[in-house]
Amino acid sequence: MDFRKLDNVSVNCVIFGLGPEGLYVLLQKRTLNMFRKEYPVIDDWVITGERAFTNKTLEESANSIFKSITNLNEFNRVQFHTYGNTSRIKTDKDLLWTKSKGLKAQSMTIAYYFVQPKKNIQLTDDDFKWFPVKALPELGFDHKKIIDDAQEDLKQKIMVEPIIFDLISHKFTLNELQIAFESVLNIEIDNRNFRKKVLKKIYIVPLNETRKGNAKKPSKLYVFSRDVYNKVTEKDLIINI
Amino acid sequence: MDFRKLDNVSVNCVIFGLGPEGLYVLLQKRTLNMFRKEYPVIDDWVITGERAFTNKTLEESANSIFKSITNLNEFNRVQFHTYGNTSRIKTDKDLLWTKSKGLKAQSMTIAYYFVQPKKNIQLTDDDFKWFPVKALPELGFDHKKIIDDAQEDLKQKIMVEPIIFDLISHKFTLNELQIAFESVLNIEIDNRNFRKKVLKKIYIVPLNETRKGNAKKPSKLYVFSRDVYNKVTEKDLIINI
DNA sequence: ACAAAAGTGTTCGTCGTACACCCATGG
DNA sequence: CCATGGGTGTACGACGAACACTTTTGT
Repeated sequence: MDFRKLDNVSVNCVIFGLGPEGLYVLLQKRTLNMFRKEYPVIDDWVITGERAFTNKTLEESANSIFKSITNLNEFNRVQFHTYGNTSRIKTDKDLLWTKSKGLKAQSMTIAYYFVQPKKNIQLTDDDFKWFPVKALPELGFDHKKIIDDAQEDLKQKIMVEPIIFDLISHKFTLNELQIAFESVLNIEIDNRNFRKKVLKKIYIVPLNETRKGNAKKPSKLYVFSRDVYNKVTEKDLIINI
Repeated sequence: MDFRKLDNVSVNCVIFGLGPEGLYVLLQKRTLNMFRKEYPVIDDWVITGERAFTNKTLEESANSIFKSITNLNEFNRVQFHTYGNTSRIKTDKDLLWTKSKGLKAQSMTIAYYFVQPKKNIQLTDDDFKWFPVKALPELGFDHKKIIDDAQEDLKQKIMVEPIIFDLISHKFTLNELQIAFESVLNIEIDNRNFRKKVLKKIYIVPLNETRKGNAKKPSKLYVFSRDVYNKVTEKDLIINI
C-alpha cells in the first residue's frame, strides 16, 4: 500500500449549518506569526481541507475532515466541483502561507459540502467559528468562490433532491421546513400555500406528536420518510415551491 | 514553469453527439497485441483522456483533448464529477494495459463532457467511433459508469441551462428542438403543446427564413439568443416540458 | 385576558394536457 | 395528385398565487 500524499491535490470541505437565523458556514482560522504574536502576518479564515492520499478515496478524505471537526457520524456529503487552475494561488499572503508550511503551491482541489442543523455541531476549538453566509470574513486562497459555488449548487439540488431534511431536525414542524427553504433560497414563501403543497407529498409523514414551544401553541411534528421517497417513481420537485 | 505531469491524476472527456437517430458517444479504440495482431489481448473502447499537467488548468486539458479529436473550436464544456476511488482499476485487462503503458495505476480522474451536433465532427481516424448511448460496447476501466453519470448530469442540466442549443445547429426548426429534448430525456413530447411553450420564450427568436427540406413543406427556422437569455432575470426552465 | 406562534379556505387566473386535421411543397 | 413532414386551436381540469382571520397555549 502506498501512503504517499498526492502532491498538488487536496480535498476541501464547505460545512453548512442551518440555524433559526439563517445559513452559516464553518470556517477555520488561519494565522501566521513571523515576528510577534500581536502582529500576525496572516490572520484570516479558510474552509477546511487536507491533501489527498493515494490510499484513500476522495470521499474518505472528505469524511474524515468532516468527522474530525464535528464528531458527527451521520451526514450528507456532496461533491460539487474540482478546481484546477494553475494560478489558484494569487496573493502574497497565500504564497507566504504555502511556503511557511513547506507545501508546494497547490494546483488542484476537489471540493465537497456537508449540511446539517447548526446546533448539531458543538465547537470545542477556538480555531473554528460559524459565519453567516451573508457576512463572510476575509478568506484565504479562492475559498470565497468555493463557498459561493457550494451555495449555488445547494440551491439547485435542494429543489430536486431531499437534502433539505439534512438541514433540519429529524422531527420537524412545517414552519421549520419552510424557514429552511427560505434560508437556503433566500426568498419568502406564503405559509398557507406552502402547507398545502407539503401535505400533498406522501413522503412527509405526520406524527401523533407535538413540540411544546416556549409559551406558545404546540406545533405538530413531521418526519421525512426516505423509504417512501425512494418508492416514488415519478420524481417531481421535493416541494413545488 | 513546471512541465511535470501529475501522477495519478487524469482528465477524461465524454463526447456526446446528437443525430436524428438519437444521442451518441464518441469512443476511442483500446487494443493491446502482445503476441500476434490477430489475437489482441485487449480490444475494447474507452473515453478519451490524458494525464493532468501542473502547468495547465484542468479546463485547458479538457479543451485540448476535445480539440485534438474534433478540430472544433467552439464548444460547451461541463465538468460533472471527479472520480477518486483507490480501486478504480479492478480488472486484469485494465492492470495489464496500465503496466504496458508504463503508467501508475491511476487513482483519480476529473471528468468532463462536451455536446454538439454529431454531424459537426468529421472522423478521420479509425480509432474513433460513434456509439448510440443505448448500445454501448465493452468499455475499459470504469468508463461505463462515467458515461452513465455524464448522461444523468446532462438530463438534469438540460432543463435548467441552455445546453440543448449546443446539441443542435445554430439555426434550427422547432421539430429539431423537440427531437433533441426527446433524445436526451428519452421521452415523447406532444408537438402542439411543445410549440406553444417554446414560442412563449423570448430567447427563442424566429427568423424570416425557411429550410427547404427534401420534398416537404419548408420549415421555419429559429435561433437561440444568448443575449436575451442572459437578460432574463427570473430564471425558469429552459422549456417547461 | 393577552401575547405569540400555529394553523386554516376560498377565489381567480394561468398553465398543462389531451386530442385530430389542414397546409405547403417536391416529385 | 399524392406522399411527406410542417404546422395549427380548443376545451377541461389542475395547480399556483393572493389574501386575513381563528385557535391554542403559557403566563
